[in-house]
Amino acid sequence: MGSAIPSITDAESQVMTVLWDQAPRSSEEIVAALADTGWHEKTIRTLLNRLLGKQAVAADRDGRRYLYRPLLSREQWQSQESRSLLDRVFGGRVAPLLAHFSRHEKLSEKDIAELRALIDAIDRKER
Amino acid sequence: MGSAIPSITDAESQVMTVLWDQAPRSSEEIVAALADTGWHEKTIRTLLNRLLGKQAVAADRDGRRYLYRPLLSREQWQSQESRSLLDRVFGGRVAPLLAHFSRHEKLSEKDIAELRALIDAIDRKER
DNA sequence: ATTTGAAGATTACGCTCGTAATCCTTTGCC
DNA sequence: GGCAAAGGATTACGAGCGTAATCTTCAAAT
Repeated sequence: MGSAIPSITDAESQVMTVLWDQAPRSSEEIVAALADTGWHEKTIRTLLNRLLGKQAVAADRDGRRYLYRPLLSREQWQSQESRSLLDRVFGGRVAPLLAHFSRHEKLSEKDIAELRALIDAIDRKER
Repeated sequence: MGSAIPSITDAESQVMTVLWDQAPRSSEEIVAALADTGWHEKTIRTLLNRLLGKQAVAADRDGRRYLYRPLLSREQWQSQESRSLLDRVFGGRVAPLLAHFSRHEKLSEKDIAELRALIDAIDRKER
């Protein structure tokens, strides 16, 4: 039985983002990096502990403190969240999702060019 | 002050789906349509009441019972959820989302053709 | 008129989440 | 060697959620 992919909450994901940007980091550094959230230091420590419990991060002792690093990767997390949206909201199919964006999101020309390039790349890769 | 867009939970969205497929419907019909969930009838009634409280559905009296119909549209809900994913997980940009799918989801040729058609359509509309 | 039964309304209950406060421990300082 | 401070661990607490059970009401049947 391996480790199931931990599902993390919104607040937790903001802590993960700090570690995805750079790791390992001490809690003090993490707190500093999250100054703009207005969260209390205690709050952030709680979130770190919950992430430890979920095995989304690991803590390595460094003298009297810990250095934290992510176990769950940003890619894994993006996958989970994307798949969840796809399944819950769009019946598991990608095209309706993009169709939705095409109707309701403003896509820049750059976006469109990027999408087209992506599709070409996918197409080439697939065959 | 208009009505803010109600945010509904996962379980609630399954009830909404029944009404999006067809409305208006009595609670009895809704319960029947959700038989595959294994939910107790009481559970479904609770969800209906919560949706009423959130003004995501309306109930019109019909004799001794109510007929329910959606106030929140499926499109509105899909918009909310998509935007939420985009902002929370992909920094608000569409291309990284599709890039993600290109790497991690298996897209069929049909998918790809569909996407290409969509992009062409978007492109034509945009300019 | 009394009972019963269906539909809806109210209340419940344990869990997770956001948001901390409090408690404990280890270590440097005087 | 005793004490304060930093860091971590434990506990808290209300709101929302999944999941119902209980209570109320009104109409239909007897």
